[in-house]
Amino acid sequence: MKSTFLREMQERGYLNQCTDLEKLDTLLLKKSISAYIGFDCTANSLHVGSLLQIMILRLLQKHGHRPIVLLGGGTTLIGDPSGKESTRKVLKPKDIKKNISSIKKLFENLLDFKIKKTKPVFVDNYSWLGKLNYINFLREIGSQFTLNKMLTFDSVKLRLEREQSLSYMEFNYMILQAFDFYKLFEKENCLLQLGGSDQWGNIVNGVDLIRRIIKKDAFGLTSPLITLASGAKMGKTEKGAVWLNEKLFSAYDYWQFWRNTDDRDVIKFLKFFTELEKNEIEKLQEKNEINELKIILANNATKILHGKVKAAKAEKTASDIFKLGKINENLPTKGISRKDLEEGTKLLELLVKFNIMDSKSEARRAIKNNGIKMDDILVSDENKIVNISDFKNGNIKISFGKKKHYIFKII
RNA sequence: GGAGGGGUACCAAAGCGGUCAAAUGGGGCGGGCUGUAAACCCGUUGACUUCGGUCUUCGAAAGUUCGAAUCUUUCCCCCUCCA
Repeated sequence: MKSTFLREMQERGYLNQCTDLEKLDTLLLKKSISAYIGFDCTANSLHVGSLLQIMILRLLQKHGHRPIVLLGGGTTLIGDPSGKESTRKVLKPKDIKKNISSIKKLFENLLDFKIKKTKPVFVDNYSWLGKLNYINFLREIGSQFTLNKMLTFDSVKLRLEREQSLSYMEFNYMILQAFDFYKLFEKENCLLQLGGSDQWGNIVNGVDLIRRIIKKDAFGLTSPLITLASGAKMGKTEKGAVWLNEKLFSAYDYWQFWRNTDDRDVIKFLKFFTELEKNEIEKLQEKNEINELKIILANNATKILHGKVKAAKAEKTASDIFKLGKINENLPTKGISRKDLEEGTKLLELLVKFNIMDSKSEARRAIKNNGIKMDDILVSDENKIVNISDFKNGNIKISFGKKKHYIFKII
């Protein structure tokens, strides 16, 4: 492979399947292109599951190409059936709008807006899908698709085989995505669509559509599905989904997420989720200090999303807690009123009130299983009452397990 | 359209009148070991509780019974085979 972009894609393991690798390679060697990735707007933030796609967009910029971020305001109204066992809930247009603007904000720190040539473009496919005329669309676009072929796509086939209902609405999803590519090809001269391997079918449809109607070459490229050594799905932690939005998932938790990577996944993740060069990673690998590697991974990954300052702060917080056992103000802080403390409040109630536990029973169980500590002292009395005398210097650290720590402050 | 099988907790799956808040496995959570890893071991896994219990839960509703996840009726949904 001659083009720097594809070469690095390969080195990092981002490459899964391409509609025509050789031709694309030649093209990329000759000129700078625009490429797009579509993001679903079902939530108000993306999560680590989309991170690989974002890394690819960054890589695209690095090698002088222009990323187009498609926020699927139109397609999210329909719902992609790929990889879904059942119909997902349909969102209200108003919510999708909100999601789009909040996801857009995420990208502001993730992509480079300074260089004119590679300045990212944001598009919302609602702007064209929302205006479609049904009859015209069927005649121009619908005529290009045969049912015979559509029925062979995995996303459709699986649902039919399992006799799980697939609505006509969802069935149209792939046509809409193909149409998106066609539109972007026309409007933005977008020659390449990127995506996860589950998007292969949808992407190929777009490439075909462009060839049929415009008689020109467009390309599709997918990245592999990320598999964890443990076999679990990536992105689940004790705190739930790993969101990229800091309000939903703090920089410290994000850092911890990477720090807790399975040994067997560390090298892969360094390639996937940091921008360290290949030889740097190899050098690090030789040193064979797995825990150091995890810290490097955490620092670099956090830096990309939350910036240098927050990454360093997260590292410091972690080392304070785990190495020194010290309180650090970067831990989640809960404010408790002086009045409540003067009266004395049950620990059980505090744990539930501040969302550390879901129910009192769960909190009771945690205490019974030696899971709750106050300032590192094990709580053994499940009816413990917390009052002012427990607070030293106006605060107290309450820990659940070894990794979840909260600072309670008197307010 | 015909015949049969089934819906049980986060998932899979047992239970088929009381001893069932429901076996077992997976997952989750906590503890131990360790390296904030993996593996392994232990505990725990509906809610509330003054720790005596109380309340809600086995597809939905109605019923039989002192007593129902278990029996009856109706309804809804899924699966397999035949046409």
